[in-house]
Amino acid sequence: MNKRRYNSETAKQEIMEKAFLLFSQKGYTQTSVSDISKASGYSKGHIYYHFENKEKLFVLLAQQTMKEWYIKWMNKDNEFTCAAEKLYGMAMHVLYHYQTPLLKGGQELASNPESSPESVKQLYELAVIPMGAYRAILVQGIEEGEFKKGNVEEWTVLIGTWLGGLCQLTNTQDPYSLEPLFKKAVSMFLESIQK
Amino acid sequence: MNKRRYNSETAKQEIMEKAFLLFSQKGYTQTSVSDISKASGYSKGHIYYHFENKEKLFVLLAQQTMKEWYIKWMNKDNEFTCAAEKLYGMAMHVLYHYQTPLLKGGQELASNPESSPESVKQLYELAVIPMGAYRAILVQGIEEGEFKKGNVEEWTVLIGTWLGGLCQLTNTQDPYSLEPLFKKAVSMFLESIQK
DNA sequence: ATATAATTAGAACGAACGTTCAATTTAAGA
DNA sequence: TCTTAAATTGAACGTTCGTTCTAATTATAT
Repeated sequence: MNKRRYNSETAKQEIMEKAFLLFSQKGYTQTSVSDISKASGYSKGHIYYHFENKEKLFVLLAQQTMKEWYIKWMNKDNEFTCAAEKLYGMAMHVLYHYQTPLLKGGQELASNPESSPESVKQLYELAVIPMGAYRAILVQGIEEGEFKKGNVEEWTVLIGTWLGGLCQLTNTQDPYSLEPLFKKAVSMFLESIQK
Repeated sequence: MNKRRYNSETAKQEIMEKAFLLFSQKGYTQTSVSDISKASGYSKGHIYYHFENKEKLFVLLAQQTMKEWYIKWMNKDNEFTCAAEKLYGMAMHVLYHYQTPLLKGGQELASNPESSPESVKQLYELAVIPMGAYRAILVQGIEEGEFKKGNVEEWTVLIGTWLGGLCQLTNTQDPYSLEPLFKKAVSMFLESIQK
C-alpha cells in the first residue's frame, strides 16, 4: 500500500528546491511562477499540478524550512553542558541555519493585503517556533540556578530580536566572518542575566 | 527669482505623501503607480511629470525619510547630560521615528536584480546614517570616561542590529507598549560597556 | 487678447503576471 | 495488449503593471 504507481515525487522535490533558491534570492513577489518553471525544467502547468498556487507553495517551503531548522536544533540540544553554552550554540545555529532570505519573503507575503488570511496566519505561527526554543534555554538556566530569576518573556523577545537583527547582516556578509559578533552579543546578554 | 509661475509643487507634495503611506503599508512591489494615482487624486501621467519613474520616487522618499530622522535626532542631541542618557534617548528616537515599514521597501528594491545599480547604491548609503549616530554616542561615552575602552565598531553594529531587530516589532505592536523593551535592551547593553 | 509654456488628464502600449485548460505522453494493472 | 489514470506539456486567458504619448487645460507674460 501507499506504493505509488508513478513517481512524480522527484519532480515535485526538484520544483521545491528551485523555488526555495529563487524565493531566497529574489523575494516572494519578484519570483514568478515562470521563473520557477524555467529553473526547474518543468512546465508552468506541472507546477500547478503539484501545488494549488504560488502562495501555498511558498507557505509550504517556509514551514518546511522552519521545521528543519527546529529539528536540527533539537538534535544538538543535549550537546551542551549548561544553559550558557547552549545559548552560544543557539547563536551559531541561528547564524548558519536560520534561512533569513527565504523568511524575508514571508514578511512580504504577510504584509500584502491580498494574501489569503489563512496563509498569513500560518506564517505568523512560524515565528513562534524559534521563540519557543529561546525561551526553553532561558527557563532551563533559571531552573538550574545558572541565570537570575527575571522576566522570561521579556528576555526571550530581547535575545530573539537581537539574533534576528544580526541575521540581517548575512545579506551582505558571509556567516563565518559574523561569528565573533554573534558570540559577543550572547556574552553581553549573559552578563545581564547570569548570577 | 525662483518664484514659480505655477504651483504644482503642492501636487508633487501630495503625491509624495500618499506614496509614502502606500509604500509603508504595502511595500515597494505591491504598491503600483495606479495606487498612488488613485490615492493622491492625480493622474498617472502627472506622476511621471514630477518623477522619472517609480524607482526614483521611492529612493527619494527613503532618502528624505532618513534625512528627517537624522535632523530630528540632531535637534535633541544636546538635551542629554551623559552618553548613557543619550543612548536611551536614541532608543526612543528609533522607536518613534525610524520609519521601519518604508525602509523595508528598500530591502525589497535592493534585492531585486532588475533594480538600477545606482538606486541600490543610494539605498545602501542610507544605512550608514543611523550607524554613524550610534557610533558618535559610543565614542563620546568612551572619551568622557563613562564607557570602557572597547571595540567601538563592534559595539556600534551590536546596538544597531539590536535596535533594528526590535523595530520589526512595530509591525505588530504599537510603539508605546514597546518602550519598556527598548529601554531594557539599552540597560542590558550599558551593563556591558559602562565602567 | 494672444501667445506661450507649464501643468494635468487619460487613453493606449507591450510586457509580464498568476492561473486555467485541453491535449498529449507515460506507465502500470488487467 | 488494451485500458485507464497519472503525469506533463504548452498555449491561452484575463489582469495588472510601469511607462509613454497626445491632447487638453491652465496661468503667466506680453
